[in-house]
Amino acid sequence: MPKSHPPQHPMSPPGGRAPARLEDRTTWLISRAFARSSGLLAAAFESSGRGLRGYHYRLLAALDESGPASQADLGRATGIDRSDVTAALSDLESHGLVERSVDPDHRRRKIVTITAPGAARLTELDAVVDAVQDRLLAPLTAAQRRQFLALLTKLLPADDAPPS
Amino acid sequence: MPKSHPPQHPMSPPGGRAPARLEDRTTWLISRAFARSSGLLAAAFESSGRGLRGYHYRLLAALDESGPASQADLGRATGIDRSDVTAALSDLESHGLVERSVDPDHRRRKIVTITAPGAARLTELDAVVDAVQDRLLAPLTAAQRRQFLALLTKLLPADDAPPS
DNA sequence: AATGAATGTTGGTGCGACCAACATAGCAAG
DNA sequence: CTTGCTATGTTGGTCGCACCAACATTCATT
Repeated sequence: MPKSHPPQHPMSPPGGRAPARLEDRTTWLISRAFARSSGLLAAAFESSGRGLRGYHYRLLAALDESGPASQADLGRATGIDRSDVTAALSDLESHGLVERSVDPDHRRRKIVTITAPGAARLTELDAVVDAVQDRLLAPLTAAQRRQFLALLTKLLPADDAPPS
Repeated sequence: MPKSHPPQHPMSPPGGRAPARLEDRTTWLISRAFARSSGLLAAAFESSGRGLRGYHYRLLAALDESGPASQADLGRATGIDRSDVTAALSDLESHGLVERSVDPDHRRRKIVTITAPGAARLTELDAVVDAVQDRLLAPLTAAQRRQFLALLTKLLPADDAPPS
């Protein structure tokens, strides 16, 4: 396998800025890390998810964590668009993993509840996600994992995204 | 804004494993961080990218960094599938930002070279990406950014995927 | 000479994210 | 009360990214 060309930098930008180095761009690294994470997750869900995908897992996890909620609240909590929440919940409901009931106070609103089979499936998916996570974070020590997690958390300040 | 229901955990999993907490799952956080990064990038490319997208930026950056390369090598360096490399390069070539020439040693292979306009466009896109990156990393201090970068780099071990 | 591997290309699939439009329900202000 | 305004759920569509299958072409190996 020819190593093609050695790194060459014929033009150093005069603006004083460092040249475009892919490896130094955090945006790029995040994309790559997500691609890896997402790829592993997709493969795991494909083989062990029994037809469920990332959206389903997120919704089940949110329901298990915070209890019954409306679809709009679910969407805000998980970062999933309303329309996608609707579609994913229909999948889950058709498999008996969640239940939708009209909110008596707001008849337009629907309260979504996770069922016992839904919680069981969530536990299964948790194992899948944990396995993927272990593979993904394998190069890091435990302390580094904590650091990484802490930094990631700081990156996501707004759960409910105040507009201005 | 009704806080809906307080966190309730009616069933503690008997396996001894902690309950599914979204906020603690690094896979989840990476996904969210990427969603944010990707969303900002997409918006920036939409408004200031002049028709180019992430794939184009990656390819231009790889070409600028390592010099002319074959499409297969480009794909391996950027993590883009061969077929997508072909399509994206066709876009770039039609705009005169790269040039494709047949490798005289391997007539099946094509050597891709970035043009002067291509390098200029890359500089423009660099500014766009930098701006996005600054917004994304705003919550972190300089030291934290370095840490974050170092950890991310460790997460991505195989650039060229040693075959076995 | 035959086999296999690599390359570029075409075409298709799936997931995630996002947007537009709509009907319905509730709320607030006139 | 009636008129907006907002929120909610639903339908339907678009886009970008990642991935796979198949094929013809070219090279390297046996």
